[in-house]
Amino acid sequence: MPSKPAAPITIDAVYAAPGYLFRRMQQIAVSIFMEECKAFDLTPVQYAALIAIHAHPGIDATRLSAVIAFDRSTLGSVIERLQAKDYIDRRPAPEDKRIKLLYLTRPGAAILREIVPAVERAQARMLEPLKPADRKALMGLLVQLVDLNNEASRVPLRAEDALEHLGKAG
Amino acid sequence: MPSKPAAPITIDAVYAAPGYLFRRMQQIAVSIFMEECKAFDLTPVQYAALIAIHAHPGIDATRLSAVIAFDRSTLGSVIERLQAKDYIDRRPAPEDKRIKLLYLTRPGAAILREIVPAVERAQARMLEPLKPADRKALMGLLVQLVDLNNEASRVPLRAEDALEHLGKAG
DNA sequence: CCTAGATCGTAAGTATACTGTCAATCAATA
DNA sequence: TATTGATTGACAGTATACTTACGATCTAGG
Repeated sequence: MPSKPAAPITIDAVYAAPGYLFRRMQQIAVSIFMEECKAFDLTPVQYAALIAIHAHPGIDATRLSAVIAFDRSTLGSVIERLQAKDYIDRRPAPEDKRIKLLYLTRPGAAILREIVPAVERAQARMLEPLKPADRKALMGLLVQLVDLNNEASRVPLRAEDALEHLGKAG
Repeated sequence: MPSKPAAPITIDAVYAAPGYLFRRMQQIAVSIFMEECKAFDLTPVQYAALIAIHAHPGIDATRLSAVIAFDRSTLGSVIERLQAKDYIDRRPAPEDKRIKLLYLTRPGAAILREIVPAVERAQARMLEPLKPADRKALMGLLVQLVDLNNEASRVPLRAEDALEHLGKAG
């Protein structure tokens, strides 16, 4: 079998490349999120962090990064900003002086309740151009692919591992 | 019809959200790209910029940003880095003193030829966990979605508009 | 009990992504 | 032609994403 000919160096090859499409789609998703949620002064990352803290009060930053698959270093500044906005509270853990436990404040819980409908609108808008059946198909394939590629990312999702020690589910 | 009940605030809802999946997939894609291309000291963005300059020698930064749908402000520093590595050349346009025209240098053209196989491996790896038919389906849906959502992004792709004045095709 | 290795938070450094703003320049028009 | 308006590239500021490193702390082994 003859070796495959070298791919031509064209922009169209870039446009059709998975990596390019994922990047583009992410840009679009963030843009739509920010548009729908501009009244709330919360970024997608900050939103996910709030959700996770809401679901797991008293989680620490390292475990939080595993639960939402965010880079640990980045998360430090995300937490700082959420704290500056008074949406979360950071308390030292009595049994481990290294750890700081994260909790939603009352305003944090409130903004979360308020922003949810806007986030839902944003999520819907991202897929809106597709036919309903195609939306389902795309999401199904993406869930599969992200899961199967989990270990390939620098910050794999480790929800279960991270939560083992918290002694609570989902 | 009763109004839809408020969505529960759970992490699983985040995991299934399009925005989260797009973000995750992008992280994975960049990670795989960097791994396959680590010998070349080129990021995905820098690679795309080189390809575009290769395809359109003498393009300026603003048009380049439209051709690859990158933010123009960001592109400034990308260009600086490519220039620092001696992969591109920036020359003032004689007929317009505001514009600086971009060209690949000889080393830039060389690295481009060399990196292409690694990039192809990276692109293939991103989809590898899926069955071939599913890869096709996913790419087809993504191409559609990115195209239909083009205007939703802050930096829409404007390949044709941008190239009109260059007097050459893609 | 005390050291070796792991873990937690933090910080510095690089790269992308976007928001503004600004001066220089060009183009179109009054 | 002289002013207006648009465009180009540059810069400042914020936010994410990742790397490496480092001190403080905890835990396990000897």
